[in-house]
Amino acid sequence: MAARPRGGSGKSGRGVVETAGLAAKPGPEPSLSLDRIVATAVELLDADGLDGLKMRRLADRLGAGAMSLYWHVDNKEKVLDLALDAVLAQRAYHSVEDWREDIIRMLEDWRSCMLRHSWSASLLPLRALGPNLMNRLERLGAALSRGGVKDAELNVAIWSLWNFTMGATITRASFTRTDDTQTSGNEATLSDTAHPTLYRTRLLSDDDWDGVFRRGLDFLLDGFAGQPGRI
Amino acid sequence: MAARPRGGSGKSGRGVVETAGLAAKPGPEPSLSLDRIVATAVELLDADGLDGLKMRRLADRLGAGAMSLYWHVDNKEKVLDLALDAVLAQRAYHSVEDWREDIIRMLEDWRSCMLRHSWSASLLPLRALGPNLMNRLERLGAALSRGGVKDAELNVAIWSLWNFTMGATITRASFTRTDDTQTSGNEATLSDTAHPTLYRTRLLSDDDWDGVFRRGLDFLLDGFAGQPGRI
DNA sequence: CTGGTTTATCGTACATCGTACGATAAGATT
DNA sequence: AATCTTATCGTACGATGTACGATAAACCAG
Repeated sequence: MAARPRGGSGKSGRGVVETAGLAAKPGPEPSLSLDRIVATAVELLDADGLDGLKMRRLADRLGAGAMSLYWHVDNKEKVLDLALDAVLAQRAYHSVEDWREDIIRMLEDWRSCMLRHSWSASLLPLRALGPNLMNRLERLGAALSRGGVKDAELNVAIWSLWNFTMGATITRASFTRTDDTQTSGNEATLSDTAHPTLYRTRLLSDDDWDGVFRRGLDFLLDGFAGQPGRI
Repeated sequence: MAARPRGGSGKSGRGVVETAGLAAKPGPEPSLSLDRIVATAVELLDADGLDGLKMRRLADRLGAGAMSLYWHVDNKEKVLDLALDAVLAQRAYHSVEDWREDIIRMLEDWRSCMLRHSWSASLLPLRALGPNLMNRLERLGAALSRGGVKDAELNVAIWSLWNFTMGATITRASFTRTDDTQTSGNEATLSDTAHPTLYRTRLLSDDDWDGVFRRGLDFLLDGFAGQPGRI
């Protein structure tokens, strides 16, 4: 029959296990669960990128048969959706009272969070927005509102920061990848004559990504602050 | 399938074809070429998105055998690289003297150019930078430099605008896609209680993407201009 | 206990896709 | 005529997502 388990991880998932006191290390897999599937999927993605996630491999790693996954998950796409949102679940920053500083920390954490799992950056533009991502957007909007941004301008501000951060993250992750795999000869070749400006500023050689992100973010926030009627 | 340019069955192989006459419309495919391959690949991608591009389908559309493509192209990845860069080849704006207005036109054209081929937005973060893309970056850098941005700040400015534009384009394209295909139930559900701010400003309902992009861009440029020592 | 339903797992099989590996046939060159 | 180069294509193989039951354990009513 069609798998209709649906529903969140209501099942205890972690505990229970029961395994009747068997071995320790290569322990008898404590049975499948959505949480375990997603966690293992993230492991595989971290290890070998997008191509590293195969349903068979995922099942193997879980000590299960390939088709067993499909009782918990509709299809591979869903696994990717869940893995992506799982990455965004971990927040590693604490709020501060200064709204501007708060936003900066928030977005820097967001970015570093995705860069820790470089596959997520290239995946995000392809998938729907998960709940964890929505929560982050809400926090961002709240901080801006707290900072005095009027509702009429709030959407523009939110999207601008989002766009900036996503672009920076994706670009950064993309470069890391091309450095590793050295994709063919399409690699950016900027010549002195064809690209004098880029060549002069050594655009592609400067690797202070964090600094560029931070300073660009400052520019954007300055732009918001510069508008009359807003802090 | 009216077109039977060649590929006749039988061992006699293509009967010379010798299309000396140059037929009119469904003319006998003028033999393969890199340009034709890339152009047709873009057609397929436009029609059915990333999943629409299959090597067999591409060859069929070209009236050729699947493996014939591989004489001109290393592999499918290369086709994607070339298709992506081909999209960026068409510029549809004319420069103006005002550098700020020039940049705005440039980036709006860039964005609309990619949105006309929505697959390109989701593809870009995965591929290396092609020559046409580098040319656009060069023009952007030159305009900024012309506007008085010092070399020391030029990289930050270029990347900031790039990041902002890429993020906006990718996000926009992503939403168009999820609207069409209605990807599962992961669709953003923002509740009054969990996301009061987003709910209040109707973040996901506002569909004035162009306006949001334009106004966000203004903020960013304001940020540049606000710095002392720069225009 | 017995029989039936639900829950969860897995083996087999199939369709699809990228592409490796020659075979083959112009055209060019010797 | 012999040989090399350019270009095309058929066949086949391996990888992959997943449809389709078969199967067993857990649970429950009688």
